[in-house]
Amino acid sequence: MATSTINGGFEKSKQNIMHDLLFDFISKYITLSNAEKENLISLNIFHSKKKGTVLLKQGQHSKEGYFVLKGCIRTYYIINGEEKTTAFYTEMEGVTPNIVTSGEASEYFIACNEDSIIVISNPEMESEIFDKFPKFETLCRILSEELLAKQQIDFDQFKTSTPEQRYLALLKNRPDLIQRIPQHQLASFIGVKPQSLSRIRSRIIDKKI
Amino acid sequence: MATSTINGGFEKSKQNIMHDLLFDFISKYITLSNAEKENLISLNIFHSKKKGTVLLKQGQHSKEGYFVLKGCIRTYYIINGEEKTTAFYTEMEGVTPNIVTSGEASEYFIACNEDSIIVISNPEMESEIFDKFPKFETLCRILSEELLAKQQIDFDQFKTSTPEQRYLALLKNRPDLIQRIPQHQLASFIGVKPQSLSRIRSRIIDKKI
DNA sequence: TTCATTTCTTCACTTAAGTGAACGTTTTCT
DNA sequence: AGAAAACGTTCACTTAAGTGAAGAAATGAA
Repeated sequence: MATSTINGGFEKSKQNIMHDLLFDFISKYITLSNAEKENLISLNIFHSKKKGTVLLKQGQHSKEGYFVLKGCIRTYYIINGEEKTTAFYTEMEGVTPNIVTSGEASEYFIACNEDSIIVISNPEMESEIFDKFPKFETLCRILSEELLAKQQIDFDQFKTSTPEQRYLALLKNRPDLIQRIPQHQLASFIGVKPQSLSRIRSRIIDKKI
Repeated sequence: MATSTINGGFEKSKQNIMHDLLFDFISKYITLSNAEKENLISLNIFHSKKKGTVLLKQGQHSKEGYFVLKGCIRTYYIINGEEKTTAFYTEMEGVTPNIVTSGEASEYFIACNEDSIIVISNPEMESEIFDKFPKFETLCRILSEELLAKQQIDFDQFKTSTPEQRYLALLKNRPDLIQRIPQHQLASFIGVKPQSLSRIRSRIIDKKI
């Protein structure tokens, strides 16, 4: 595979699929000309990463933003040697760590939970794009407003519910996560130990029968 | 008090103090000319509200934003007849409910926890100001970025700590809240019943001795 | 394929939070 | 000032989560 080393490890046809995925997503917010699309592609922002790859380490200052085209990434803290998972990002979701605005070192890790294809951006690219195509700034503003609203709702929902309710909500709203995420990570995400999630699951099954 | 009925219930001298509070706050981000200040004041955005006043009700569609100059407001849900407090906003903090962007009815209540002086804005005012003084849009963008970052950190901290740790963190980071907020609201805020907060407090005292 | 590691579940026991009630204190309202 | 409501703490009891350990199942690497 000659091209595999050139662009993060995936071939031309797969790249095209990824381009379309990204452009379909963007088209929900703004309209791009072919020239603009070409320009985006020319920035080489598409990266293929193996499961387990750590994108950002605690204490690191990297100012990258991550947007998942395919696969799943996860943010987690390590507190007293224990992993605490705080978020999962799957297809068409992304994170821009606070570091970018605050300049502080990252408090958490970001790693690939599956083999993933990710758009990785950095502030230089962004200002380059913003200069050439101001409509990208609009896109970013809208996305960040959406994110803030979603974040608010998630936080309130977390605060106002029990671990069992959180698991049931996940089952209802994000059944894909139940399938693709290891139980112990889901447990941490819901705010309990793996043993407790096991009990929650068996409680739920008991109630259903 | 002749003026008290004209502008939400406080007199000229107090108004001036409030204006200065707001302008001092804004000056941390952008510089305002006297003309701009006059223009802001002329919008009559300063409101004095009594403790207990409900600013936003669950199910309501009001698109107002609230910024606290003095006092304290609080957001809460009522779930199964029970209040669940999710946030407090004190001096120089504010909320813009999601409704503004989403158009959905509010899921929660906002009420004054103390006699408060609040800047209440609405989208019409904002676009008026944005048109006249574009730098206000910069102010809003910066504030919303700051808010998003703060929100993220708060959420992660909540998820990765126990009720007792949350109370200790509050004691360290927001001792003012411990003093001015009723225990049962603090309990709800850290995710436990009032009885449990009572126990947490006595546990902490026991450890200190 | 086989061996090792990780993951998930179960169990017994401990610790902390939920529940319902009682009681004294503070706040609020008239 | 006095009555009523709201508040904070304590108690006994219940329920759920944490802990440490053990074992089965699934996963991954050599």
